[in-house]
Amino acid sequence: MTDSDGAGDRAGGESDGSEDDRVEGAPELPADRDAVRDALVDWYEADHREFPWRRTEDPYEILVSEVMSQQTQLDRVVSAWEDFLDEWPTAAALAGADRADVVAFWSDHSLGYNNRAKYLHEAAGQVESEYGGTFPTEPDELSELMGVGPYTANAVASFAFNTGDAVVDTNVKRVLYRAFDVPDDDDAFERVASRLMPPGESRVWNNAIMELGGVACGKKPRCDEAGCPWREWCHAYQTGDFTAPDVPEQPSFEGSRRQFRGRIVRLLGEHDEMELDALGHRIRVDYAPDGEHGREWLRGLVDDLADDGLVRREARSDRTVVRLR
DNA sequence: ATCCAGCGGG
DNA sequence: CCCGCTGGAT
Repeated sequence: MTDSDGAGDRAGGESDGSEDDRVEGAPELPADRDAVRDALVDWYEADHREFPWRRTEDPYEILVSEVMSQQTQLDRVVSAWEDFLDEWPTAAALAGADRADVVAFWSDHSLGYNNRAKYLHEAAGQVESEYGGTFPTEPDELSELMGVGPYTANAVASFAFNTGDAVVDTNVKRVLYRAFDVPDDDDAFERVASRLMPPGESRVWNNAIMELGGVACGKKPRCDEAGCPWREWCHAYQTGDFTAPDVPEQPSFEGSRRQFRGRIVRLLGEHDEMELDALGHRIRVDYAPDGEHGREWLRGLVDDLADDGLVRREARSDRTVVRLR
């Protein structure tokens, strides 16, 4: 899909050239900012991946897609997103669901980070109780929803209402770092991203720049194959240095507490309640109540899950059982 | 072994 | 305000 040749730039209106020339703190930005903007938007509009959430402007549907996308490869998000909306089509429906069901769904679809299912459920409740069932439209208000930080707030505002500011996620950082040699500094990224975005065009712009980071300027750059529209301005393309901002080292998942938390939640999604030792035996073969990874260890995990509000411990007369909350 | 990123809370 | 936690699939 090299989309070949130049796609004659120059779209009609240059108009308001004005602007204050250089972006503060980013002497790196080309002076012809409008050309840079147009090139990216034209590139995006000529060809891009089709995701179902790019065809809706429903803030609830978009919020669900954003939360899922934060943790999971996009191809896998598609079916989970469709199933989720099938089950809970509106914020009101989700707010009325049992949280345990939402968490069980999350685990069942291997979406990871079960906390975010809880947040999403809670956010839906906020929309119902604090906003009368209608999503707020500005990033500042969206940020008040549980689990919605600056990134998600701008993404939802942009894609649902076209009212966002420039989104800055790791993809965008990588693009700016390479293309315009922006220093690896959050404030710098924010400033440049914000000045680069065409005012009032957050919907198409954020889609476009994230698409660029996804298909042309990923960890492994594919400038020519993807027909990157910024090659003529790109610092990395000209110097051949495609370094990207630091990637934090990842602790291994195998054997981690995360792995066992995940197993606990998954099991509790299948059996609605389980006794502690039974749970232990099912999540690790070498479980022995008094052993190295025994009841003490398991209690620690379960207590943390309880603190996170994902799980509840119930004392029966003779034993303790655990269930999803 | 490597990839996916942003958030709440301490 | 910075820190470290979070669940997998491939």
